[in-house]
Amino acid sequence: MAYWLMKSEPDEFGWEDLIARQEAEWDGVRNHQASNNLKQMVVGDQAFFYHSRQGLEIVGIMEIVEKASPDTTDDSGKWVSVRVKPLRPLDNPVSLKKIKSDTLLNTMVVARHSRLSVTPVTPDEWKRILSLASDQK
DNA sequence: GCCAACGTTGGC
DNA sequence: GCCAACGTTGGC
Repeated sequence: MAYWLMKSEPDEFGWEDLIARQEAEWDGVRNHQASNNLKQMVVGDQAFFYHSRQGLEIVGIMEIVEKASPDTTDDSGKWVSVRVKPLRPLDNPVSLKKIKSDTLLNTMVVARHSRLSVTPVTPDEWKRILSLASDQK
């Protein structure tokens, strides 16, 4: 099973919107690198939901429930989307600031390529973030 | 709101 | 097929 991180602006589509809908098409990805990551996803993969622009933090965990297929919002037929469902929120959101200041996490793709909206996460990074998310402060 | 870092477009 | 100009993303 692979891990991912997917960005969305909460103004457009936030964690609360996913909770309300329970399942959603992750559409609108118009970047080849991000699209290639979507194509590599398989059902059962898990992904962090990250709030970009406003929030700048990982707020929840999703599961991929349907692999990549043509994006319904794309007329050109070039781009794909996957379907996701929420699993659970993080007890404590993990901010980009925290990621960048953590020696285990500051090499994460999301920290190095800020404009990539779908990025892979290694198992070690995944575990570390879950650990930070459950720390009681 | 600004702008750096990208990605894309189009003239040549 | 190069690259200047332009548009977009997203952290700050």
